[in-house]
Amino acid sequence: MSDFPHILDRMLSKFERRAPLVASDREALRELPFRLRTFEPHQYIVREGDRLTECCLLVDGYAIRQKTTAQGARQILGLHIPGDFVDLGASLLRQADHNIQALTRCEGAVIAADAIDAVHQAHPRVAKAMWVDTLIDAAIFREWILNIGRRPAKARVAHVICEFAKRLELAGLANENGYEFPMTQEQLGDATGLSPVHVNRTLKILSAEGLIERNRRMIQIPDWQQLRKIADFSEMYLHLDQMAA
Amino acid sequence: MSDFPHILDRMLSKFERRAPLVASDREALRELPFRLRTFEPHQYIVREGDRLTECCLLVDGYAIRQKTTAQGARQILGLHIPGDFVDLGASLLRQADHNIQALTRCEGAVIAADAIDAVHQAHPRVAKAMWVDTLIDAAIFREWILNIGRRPAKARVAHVICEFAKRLELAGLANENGYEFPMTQEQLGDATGLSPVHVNRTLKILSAEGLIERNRRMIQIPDWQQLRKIADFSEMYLHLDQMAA
DNA sequence: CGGGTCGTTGACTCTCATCAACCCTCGTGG
DNA sequence: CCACGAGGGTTGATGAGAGTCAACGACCCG
Repeated sequence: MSDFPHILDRMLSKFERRAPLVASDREALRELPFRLRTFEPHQYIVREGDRLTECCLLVDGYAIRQKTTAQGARQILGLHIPGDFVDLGASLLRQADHNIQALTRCEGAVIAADAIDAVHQAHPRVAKAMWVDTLIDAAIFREWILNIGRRPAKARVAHVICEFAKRLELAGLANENGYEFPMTQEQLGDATGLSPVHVNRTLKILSAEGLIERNRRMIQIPDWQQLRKIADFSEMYLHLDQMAA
Repeated sequence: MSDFPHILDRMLSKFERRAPLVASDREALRELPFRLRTFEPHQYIVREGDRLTECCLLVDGYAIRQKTTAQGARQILGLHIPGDFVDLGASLLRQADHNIQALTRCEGAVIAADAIDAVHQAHPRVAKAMWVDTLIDAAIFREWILNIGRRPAKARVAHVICEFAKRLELAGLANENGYEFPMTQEQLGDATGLSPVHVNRTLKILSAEGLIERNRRMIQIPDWQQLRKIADFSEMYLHLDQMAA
């Protein structure tokens, strides 16, 4: 029943957008036992092959999912922002099939998988909201496959900028001056399947065409409609208005 | 309690591999009301933007998930074989964010989303098995991102051949003479992010090196270990031994 | 002041796309 | 029984987009 802002509130408000919850659901989520843990940039939150018994909820900072080929080429599979559960399915899969890594210094609330399981049992609406959450994650993966497989470099880069902007905005983390884009060009390359130098050239083109404005790690989007068009970005895959029937 | 082979049995045996079920769970799944529907090659099973009220379980034949850019380039996002639920999350997402299309002529059992929802309520173990199923789907999407983003053409093509072989074998659909590979070279290109002619040349190389043997739409793998190595294929992401705790 | 990380730029290379032609196979219909 | 057309596979020639290599510059932090 506590009214003061709670460290898990961002997660709560995200789930509220996924499925209708009632007071007792909210309460159960707020009462989940957790311990806070800080991760330094590049630190692994989960490593491929790990046995998973805990989930990590990103409270602050940014993280990526990542996987490498035997030859050592790295591919970033997705981005996570505060409020995201970074391995919700953890409890159900025997071992992690990819790495999760801190992008910036970040703060995570570590929750025992069993505790989450218990909430599932007692609160079917919460289970549904989490289920929807992972369905949306999967939809994002699909869009990334399309992005990397079939779009030219300019659109690819623009697309991840658009997605990131939209998700931040939705989470209330973007301001009108643009937003912090925490990736290096090398990482952006790993996210788009491009080389770092080609990312550099592509960003320059986007800047030159007035589609983005860069200033260190800040990024601004002067003309959203235009960028969106170049990126072939349609937010439908984010299922923003999602609310289970 | 029926003992005769049931049309939904393939799905059942797949779920058994996902989470432990008890007799009443199995019964509930077998008693799901469905109607059979035949889809011709290229026919859409689900179209991007569709409102979803039913799920389709593939009983026979092959299907793909697919999405296109505004410029019309197509990307195949995943393959489905008999026993796969093709849109299990349907009931929970407002609208489809991609297309599902019959690859060969195929037979689907169409089940009302509400009926599945009801089974969820009454059979938490089934809900868990389905949840695991979609988590594994997501793991496959992630591997595809890596495949398309970071592997050279030869490995890319080899990788989808490996995945397909492994999944067919697991479902008991491959025989020692190899298996039916139902995609045209153009479709294989759409699955790997390559052009059809480059797929053709790549397949020729794989053949020349003795890694695969082709004969019309049949394919054989004389040396699995070797192909697996070229493909950088590690079946971990398929979570074959998966069995929820 | 020095070292490290990241960004920038140019020169060169290579993988893969594109375009175009031709082939084969199979099903259809006259 | 043959003509035809369509879909798919094969091949060569050419070119574009992106990768690689290498050097240098900018900035941050200790």
